[in-house]
Amino acid sequence: MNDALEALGALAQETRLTVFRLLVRAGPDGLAAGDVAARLGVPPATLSFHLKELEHAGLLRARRDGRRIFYATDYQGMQSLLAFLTEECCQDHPEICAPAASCEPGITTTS
Amino acid sequence: MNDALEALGALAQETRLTVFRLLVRAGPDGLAAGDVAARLGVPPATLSFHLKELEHAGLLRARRDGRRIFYATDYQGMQSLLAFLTEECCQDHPEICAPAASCEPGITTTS
DNA sequence: CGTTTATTTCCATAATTATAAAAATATGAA
DNA sequence: TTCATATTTTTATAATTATGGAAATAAACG
Repeated sequence: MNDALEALGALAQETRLTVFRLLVRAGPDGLAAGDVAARLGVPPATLSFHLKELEHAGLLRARRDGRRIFYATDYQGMQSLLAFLTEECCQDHPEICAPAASCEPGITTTS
Repeated sequence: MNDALEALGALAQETRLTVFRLLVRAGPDGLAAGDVAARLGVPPATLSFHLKELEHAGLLRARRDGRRIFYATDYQGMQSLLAFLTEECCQDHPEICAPAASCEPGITTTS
């Protein structure tokens, strides 16, 4: 519960949600903090604050490479949150929450 | 994006997350505001504030029955949020986010 | 009408969270 | 060591959000 609250709180902020989605798209290698700051036009100090928030919430992982620090999605943390939000729903009404949470082709227009 | 931010913000609060999960478990008929207040031991004024917050975020629906007002999960709103959180993930790495978000038996110990 | 019950709005206060400038830290290179 | 780059911590201020008492609204019933 507390983990979910932290994760939801971390995502419930425009800059952080944008950062998170950017890093989800960037894939497992992530992006350097400076790159993220530049892309989003957020001051370094502000971005650092938000990155820490996401990291502390278990949604991002940091890894140093030389003098840069790369942030990448913590897919396991992301999974935990999604599972928490869906588990109670499924127990009684599988048909209600299944479509939204599933990863089938056709949800995103890829095919 | 704005819808997702509102929904995440609504869920990122202990009382509201508890209320939401209670109502998810309660099913489509939901519960009267007073019942929720009594079960959680939250003052009516405080609960009303939180119920409104969840309703505005598109996560709950209100319906009057006599002098009581029943609040129930808005499964469509819930679905939208889950879809938003998972769609970008799936595009490149289906194997990464699929398991957490799916609704297979075995995630909740029901069988 | 007045009364009871259910819920909401109003309001002031308290608590939390965001922002970004400035100083500090860490790394790599000369 | 000194310099330049990358990021973080500190700090103060600003903005947002939570809380719950009291008054207001809404509905059912006599």
